[in-house]
Amino acid sequence: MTEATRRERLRAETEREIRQAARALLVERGRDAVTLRAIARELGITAPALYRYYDSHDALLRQLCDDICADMAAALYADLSLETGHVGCKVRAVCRAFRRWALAHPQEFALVFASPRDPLGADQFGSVFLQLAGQLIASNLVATHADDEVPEVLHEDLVRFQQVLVDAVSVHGVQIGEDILNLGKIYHVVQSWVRLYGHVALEVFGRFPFAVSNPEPMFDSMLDQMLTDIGFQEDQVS
Amino acid sequence: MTEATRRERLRAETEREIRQAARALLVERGRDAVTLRAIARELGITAPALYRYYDSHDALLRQLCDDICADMAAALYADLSLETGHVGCKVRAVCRAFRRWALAHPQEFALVFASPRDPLGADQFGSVFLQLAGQLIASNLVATHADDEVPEVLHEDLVRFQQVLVDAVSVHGVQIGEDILNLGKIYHVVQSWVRLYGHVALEVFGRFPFAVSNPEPMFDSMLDQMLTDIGFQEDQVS
DNA sequence: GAACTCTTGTAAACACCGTTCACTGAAACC
DNA sequence: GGTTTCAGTGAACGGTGTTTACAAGAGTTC
Repeated sequence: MTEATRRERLRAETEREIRQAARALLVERGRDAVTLRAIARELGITAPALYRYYDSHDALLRQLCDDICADMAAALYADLSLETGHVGCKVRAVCRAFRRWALAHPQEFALVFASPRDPLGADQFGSVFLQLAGQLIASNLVATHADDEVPEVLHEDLVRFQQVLVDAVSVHGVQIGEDILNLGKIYHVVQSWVRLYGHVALEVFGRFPFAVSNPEPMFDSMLDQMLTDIGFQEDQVS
Repeated sequence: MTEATRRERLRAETEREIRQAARALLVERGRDAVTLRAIARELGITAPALYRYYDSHDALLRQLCDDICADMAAALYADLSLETGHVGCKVRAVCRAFRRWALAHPQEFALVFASPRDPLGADQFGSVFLQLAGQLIASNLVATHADDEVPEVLHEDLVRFQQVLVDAVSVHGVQIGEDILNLGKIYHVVQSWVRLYGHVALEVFGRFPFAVSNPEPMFDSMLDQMLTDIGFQEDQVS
């Protein structure tokens, strides 16, 4: 089956172990503990050997980010597949899953979502949200928002995002027309991402303006409001 | 006037220089460049000398955070004092100032607002928002939100925040009754903080789901929505 | 099977880091 | 004037990323 030579297999295995060790260090002792020497120590090799696999410490951290995104996407998809209701229920499920994941993996969340990074970011991870947003928009459950609700200066950017959404959805075999996917809806999806990210980041970083004893109801309440704003009725989301 | 001895004056001056050097390193070369040795090099002294001023590298970073918060609060107050309109205008001004500050100081923003920190955070900085939120709530311009709009599980936390707000405002000599400061209003203030922080952090960290060519109109648009949600009329905020 | 190359690892070294410790010299105090 | 206080030094320890020269095994070629 796999035509990998012995050398290729060993190399792949070592690389897997490197990622695994890096991840464990990040989770257990924070970003600053993800050290080439610490990783090497874990594998029973020396630090310079890692340069056969990664160009630099920074490149290894970038790889770590990608791994985290992929794992999170997998976790969200898993939670999503458990939800068999209509689209509103799925949105709710994936938003809750995102919060749950972030709280369970604060170090990973900080590394991926709160570092003044290069250009991009979303990568693997974004597809979950994009696909869901696409489904959401394609669904008839979404109320129509007028295009002139959104300032005209935003149109150009939203049209670009529109294209991103269409592409993301079409990858999964669903076709949607541009008439359904109007700018008002897209604008509300972006606003929902702002609120979702805002709440989760504030909670993970402990930056609410006061001590919240139990943030979950506050999150759920925000989710209700979000879904209502997007256009779901109350009885479709609970 | 100042009864400081020569030694005390020198010490205070050195401490000022340490903070200044640490800040410059953070701004110009990022968090990881704020090292004891780099700071000492800048001052023309040796690294161990810094231990006469701070217990550890970590303590110095904490001090740096406090300085940043204080500076940001000063910047926000400065922008706020330029705005002579009613409370709605002031809220808008300070929110815009917050975004402007964050974009101009990404490293500082990341350090203060996006690190999995100890318990608290707000400190000096929070008082700007708290005072403004207090004024906002005390103002008659704010529409009334019914208490039963917010889930009952949140009441306990919101009541605590209510007290924080009352205290923050009373420090500035303004007294407000609990009847004006009802839970519905407080809930919307918290939600506004979520959206404000969410947008700014996403912009600073480049985590919008697509490339936004000009995020400012999107921010202003969100601000409009925020102020409307809180209860301002359109003509009171523009 | 011998000679060869390619790959994966090592050891040593360099410059940097936080931190500790014994010390010096000058300022402050009595 | 003698003593104490204290900012600063230099050396050292163990840690870091990274480069370099080198060894030794795996895969390939004849």
